[in-house]
Amino acid sequence: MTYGEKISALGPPTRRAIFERLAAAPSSVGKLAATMPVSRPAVSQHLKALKDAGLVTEQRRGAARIYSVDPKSVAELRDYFDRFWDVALDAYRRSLEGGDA
Amino acid sequence: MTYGEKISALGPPTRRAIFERLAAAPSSVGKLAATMPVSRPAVSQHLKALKDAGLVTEQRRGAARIYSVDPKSVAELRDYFDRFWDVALDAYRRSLEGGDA
DNA sequence: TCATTCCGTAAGTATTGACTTACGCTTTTT
DNA sequence: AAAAAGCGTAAGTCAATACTTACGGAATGA
Repeated sequence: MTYGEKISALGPPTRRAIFERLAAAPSSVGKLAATMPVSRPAVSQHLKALKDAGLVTEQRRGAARIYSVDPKSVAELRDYFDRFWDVALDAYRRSLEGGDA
Repeated sequence: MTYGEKISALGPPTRRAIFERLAAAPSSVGKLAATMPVSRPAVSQHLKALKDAGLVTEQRRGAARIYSVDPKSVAELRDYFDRFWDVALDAYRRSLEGGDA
């Protein structure tokens, strides 16, 4: 639920690929797994991790489960790096002014 | 060097803590390690990973090595999630309009 | 009801990787 | 030149985790 857990959850490349694909369009687990180089259970496990981190949501449609990315969670990450950029830039400027050279 | 490698590099919590600390102010390896619950070599290894990902830069000052975060790399991540947010929001709106319900 | 679709979970394996201690190199200091 | 400071790397260990196959449970269709 914290931004840290979200970033950690996006570490594994396969998981990030799943997340990026869901950002383009929601999908069922089966359709999603069919386009990926890993098994369907592996995709399920990654989806659970993404859901636990608050990055995706799930809604049942019949027997299928449709996963979608939660735009709010992406906004949270965007804002985090936004603030982070300010801090880093300040530190960078101070270092140029010979903070303690 | 890609944004993916940067996100992956920020996955491990200890590494992310190191990165956040460097964003506030550049530091030598020893000073940095003194404030962290892991050994100095561990910090060195994380710094290597951050450097390989293009997130931090290194400059020698005498026998010490000062590490700083590269503001440009943070801007890259910010921009990535910025674009990502647009995409996710579009998909979310389409899904509300009953894209294929 | 029986078969089918769709999916999560359990269990097991193998790889990754986060950490440790030990060591050696480079730079400064005396 | 010798000692000290500062740090990277090698080597080894142990836990985390990214996969696999096998199984079972819920929802649809005949």
